Amino acid sequence: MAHAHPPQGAEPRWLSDEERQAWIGLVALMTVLPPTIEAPLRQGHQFMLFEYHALAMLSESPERTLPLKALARLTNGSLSRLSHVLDRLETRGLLMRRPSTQDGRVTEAVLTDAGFAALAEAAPCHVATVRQLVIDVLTPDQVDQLADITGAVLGRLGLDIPGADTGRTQG
Amino acid sequence: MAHAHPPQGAEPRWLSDEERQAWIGLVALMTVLPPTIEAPLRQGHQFMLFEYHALAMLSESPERTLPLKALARLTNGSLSRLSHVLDRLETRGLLMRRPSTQDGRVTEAVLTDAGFAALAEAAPCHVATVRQLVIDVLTPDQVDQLADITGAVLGRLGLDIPGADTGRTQG
DNA sequence: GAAGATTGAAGGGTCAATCTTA
DNA sequence: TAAGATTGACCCTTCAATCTTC
Repeated sequence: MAHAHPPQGAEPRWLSDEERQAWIGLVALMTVLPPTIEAPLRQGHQFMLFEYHALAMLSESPERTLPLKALARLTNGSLSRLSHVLDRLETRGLLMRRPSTQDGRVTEAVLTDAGFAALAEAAPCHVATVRQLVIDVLTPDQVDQLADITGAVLGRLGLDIPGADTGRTQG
Repeated sequence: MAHAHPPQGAEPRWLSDEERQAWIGLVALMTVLPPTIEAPLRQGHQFMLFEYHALAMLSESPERTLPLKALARLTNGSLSRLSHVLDRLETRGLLMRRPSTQDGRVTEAVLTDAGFAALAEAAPCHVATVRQLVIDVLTPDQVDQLADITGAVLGRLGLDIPGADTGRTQG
């Protein structure tokens, strides 16, 4: 194929067979894995993956509390998406919203006892799924490689690499 | 945390630090990468990633034609999703639908010349994005590792590994 | 009855506009 | 004016029901 495209100078660098294989595989993974990982969580615990992660992030935070902005960063979601999701979780009694006492613009999400209990009940199911479908399918070397690879790509995207704790400022 | 969960026998095997790092990274990647890869395709060519892939699969098929069932498998989408998407693409004149002459139940999607041209125009933009955000961020070794890792996980999910051509039957 | 495909309703995410407080 | 957050409309995907052909 001969392509012509203004912003591109000349002929683009197409992917090699190896590169193509990696990219096609990654696309397939990104398409299929999320709904598959989510299925047991939905059926057994009425949680979407994003909801579960939001609750998980809260559970690991001081006072089980986080400003929405911080929670949005940790879950890689938009503030708008988070707000909609918190509506649902709040209705279910799994968390509460309250204005920050320090800054009136800030809303804090607080995990309730019921929310913590629901999360604790769902966690073993979720971890088992992650092991079955991903972690236990890989060698320990591959697990490390995957961490490096995701870290490199996320770094390119300018994201904080989650888990690589280099000392976060509070809030 | 002490968890109790009926279907689980005893204490689940939680993730080690390395495993957790890999999993968190993968989740972040699956959340952030698709919309980021898609953005230039949407803005410059009015294509969603899924639409682009559907057209790409058609363009590489004999007669630029595929039964919807086959196209659904290649794009890792449901038949329902594909049907909705093809409605849009057909409206734009990028492909046609026609009943198979061999089996009246089968509908074939055929890429039009306009569809092929639109795809050819979008391809350099898309490849450049994939390189910038993923491939060129990784070492050649990492590219191979990524192919192996995605292959392993997809295999666990029972999917044909795309690109690993082991001789497909026609259609 | 099974396979391939279509349809329409329901639910979630995105985007732009808006609101409030600093 | 900017930052944090909310809202509602629009679009896409999913799911179940349906249709046609084998």
